[in-house]
Amino acid sequence: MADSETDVQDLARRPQSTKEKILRAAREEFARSGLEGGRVDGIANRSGANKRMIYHYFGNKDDLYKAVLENVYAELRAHEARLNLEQHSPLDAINLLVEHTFWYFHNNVEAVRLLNDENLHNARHMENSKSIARLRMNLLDTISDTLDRGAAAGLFRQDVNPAHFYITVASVCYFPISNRATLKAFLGVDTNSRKDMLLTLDYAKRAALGSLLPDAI
Amino acid sequence: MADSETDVQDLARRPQSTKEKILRAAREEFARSGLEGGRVDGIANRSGANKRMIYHYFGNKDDLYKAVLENVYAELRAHEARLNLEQHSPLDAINLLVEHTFWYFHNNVEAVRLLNDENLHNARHMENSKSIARLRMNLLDTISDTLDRGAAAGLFRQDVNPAHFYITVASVCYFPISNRATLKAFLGVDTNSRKDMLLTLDYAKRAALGSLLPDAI
Amino acid sequence: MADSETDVQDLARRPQSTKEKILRAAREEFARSGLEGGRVDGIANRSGANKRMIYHYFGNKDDLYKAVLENVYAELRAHEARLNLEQHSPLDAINLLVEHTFWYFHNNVEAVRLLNDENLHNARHMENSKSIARLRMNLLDTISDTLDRGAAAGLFRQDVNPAHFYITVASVCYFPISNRATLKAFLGVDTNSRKDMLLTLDYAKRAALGSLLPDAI
Amino acid sequence: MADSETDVQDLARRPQSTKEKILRAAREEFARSGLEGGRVDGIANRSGANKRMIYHYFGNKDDLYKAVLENVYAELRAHEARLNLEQHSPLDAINLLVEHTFWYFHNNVEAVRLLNDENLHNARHMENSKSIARLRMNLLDTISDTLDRGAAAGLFRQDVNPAHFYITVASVCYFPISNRATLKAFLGVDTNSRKDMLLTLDYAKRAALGSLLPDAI
DNA sequence: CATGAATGAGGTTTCATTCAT
DNA sequence: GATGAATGAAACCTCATTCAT
Repeated sequence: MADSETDVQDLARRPQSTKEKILRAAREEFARSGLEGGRVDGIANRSGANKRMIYHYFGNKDDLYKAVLENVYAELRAHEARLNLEQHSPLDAINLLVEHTFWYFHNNVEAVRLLNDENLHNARHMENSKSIARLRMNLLDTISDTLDRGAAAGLFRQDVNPAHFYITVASVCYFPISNRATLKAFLGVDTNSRKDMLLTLDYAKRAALGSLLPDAI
Repeated sequence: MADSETDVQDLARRPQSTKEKILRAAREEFARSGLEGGRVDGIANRSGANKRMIYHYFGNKDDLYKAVLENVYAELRAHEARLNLEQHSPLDAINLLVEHTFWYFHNNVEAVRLLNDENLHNARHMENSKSIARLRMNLLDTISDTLDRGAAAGLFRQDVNPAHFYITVASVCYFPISNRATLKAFLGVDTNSRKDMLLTLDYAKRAALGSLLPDAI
Repeated sequence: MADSETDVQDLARRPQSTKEKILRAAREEFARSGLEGGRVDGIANRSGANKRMIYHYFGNKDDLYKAVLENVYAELRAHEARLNLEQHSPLDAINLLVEHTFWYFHNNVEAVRLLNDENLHNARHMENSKSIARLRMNLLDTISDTLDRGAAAGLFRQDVNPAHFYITVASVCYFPISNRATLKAFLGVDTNSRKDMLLTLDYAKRAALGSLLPDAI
Repeated sequence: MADSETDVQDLARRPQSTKEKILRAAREEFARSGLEGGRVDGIANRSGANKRMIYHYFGNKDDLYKAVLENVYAELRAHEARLNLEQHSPLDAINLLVEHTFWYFHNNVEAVRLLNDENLHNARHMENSKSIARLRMNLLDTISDTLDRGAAAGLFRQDVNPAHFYITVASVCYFPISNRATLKAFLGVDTNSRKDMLLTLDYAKRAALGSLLPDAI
């Protein structure tokens, strides 16, 4: 409570720089409408900045979009860095990873929509991004370590590929959020409702853990 | 029923009717570039039809997009109708379901991209679609039956929710395709390569099956 | 008189195509204000065409400018093709060439201004112009022939370079027109007045012929 | 007179005053891109000065352009003042005049480009320039004297108009430089190459002298 | 004397859509 | 059923210029 209040005062005292305000507004706009659907005018309005400033700071629409994506990835990594999987038992660590990933996407639908849109563009804005390349996360190392510990304890099967396991985790956490709208229209499941949300998380955990189990003999 | 069959035959007989050509071209264009990114001119060029014809047959861009989506769902349903899970043992049926789903998305990237784009638009083109409403698939019944048989045999846990299980299956089959570009850029995993593709399918099967296992006591 | 009337009726009956009207308007606009100074809006207004049509027919401003230049060169060549220097004595031919060139520039100040502007742009619009490359005129052959005849008759010196001689002719005909404004401001000579104009032509002829005289012994 | 001398010394003493740097940068920028094509930002970058300083010293873009032109004319005049035609024989004086003019333009392509651009603007920046008005050169007197001496000696024809003769000289020296780009693209003659340059000068001399010869009887 | 941030007007270009035949 | 020309609204982007310090 005290913290959040401090934040607010901070915001008042050190108002976001124009550049930051533009970036935040762009993130909202692009998340809502995609790259082509998003309007530079809309970003100007949201941010309260002059349209000219957008070009001053970011060059053009495409580069602004790229900056937004880099921002998303940086944030994702910052979040993941806070997980300390090493300090938990293998089973707890896996559960923690799934929960973390699930809630991250759940709380950052903007990020999910931006990633979806970027896939529509064949990730062309990420390709040459040095900023994103630098992230190439050490999360994989952490996961690898956890998997090794689980295998040593006889809980998980041997030789689980950490990248593919991470894809499995991401799949079951990301898809229910990213495809929320069509799932609701098509199946009647609303992953926005608390009930369906928790159920989805339950299935996600089971699936992730299930993919690690030793082959039955 | 008779109607749809006639349609299919019509397609076979006059596969190059202008309307058909436009619809196919629109599907390609929208899959490549999304709703906003897709160009009516592009569709005209791809289809070889006059731009005026597009408006003649489909009214406007948005309605054309809707027609494309309906086409996608009809196709999806036609595919799923061909699965006969009842004729297989519970374990085989689940494996079959995953494989089928996986290869369907793999072979129909266009459909995946269109679904993604539609989610960006909050499924607003599906909401009022009578054509799609009619689909509301009976697949869930089939899945439900399979799960019941598995539970009776002691293979699966009780009370698995068929919709949520289907979401799990879809997640692990759809996400690696839909996010192929960012996964490659970010993790270096290329789900287009045969090796990574097969590995992905393997993890998908394990995860789906794993989500059905009875809770350890 | 009859001719011009016919032309007018022709114009009424077969009105200039929109493309032609745009090209003519662009020529005026660019001649008046240069490439950067010229406005696409201005061209639309002058031509009476919709701005969209300009892009439909010519792609963009730069390519329109290029089309204007090609038009200018085509016209210049068409004019020069009408000269039949071979049918005149060497002296007459040279005089004819100078007069022709002089009056052409005098009557086509637009062309002069466009060429000046293109030089400011380092002729970058001409570089890859196939249309202009094709012109690479046979006038040089004609001039060469005339010079040879004059040399054979002992009137001109041997081995006059036809390109450099043409440059000399162009210099004395073009510069007084192209630099009319600064000459008037600086020297008080107005090459637009009939008196100064005729005097200028007189000096141009003397200079051109003078450059051909045999070296005194 | 005292003033201008002080200015020159000032330039020598503080050659890098901000105002000087801006003027020089503006000259480069406008010579390269013309009035409309030249960018205030570009001038700021070239000069290393703050954009605000440009407005502080020169008011606005147009006035800065005018200042550049005045600078060019002042330089031109300073150069011509160094010619002492009276001290040479008529023939030598004419040759000297042509050579001087030719090399001046050759070595000051910037000036040539600026003059061309100013002609595109109908010399409107020179019209009200008091600085340029003051120049109204006495060169004409010098030329007139040389022509008289030549006529008295029977070398030149009577009553040559010094202004028109000067235009002739300027034509054959200026045009090959100002239209270098189109001449190269069109005729393949490159007045930047040493060979073509010297040949051009040769033709220029012949033309200038030739325009002075007495009419044959 | 000097500066970096900001701005509004206006430029080029694009696009879905309609008109006339 | 089919077409090519035309259009207006609105998008992205640029630029000379000023503000606040």
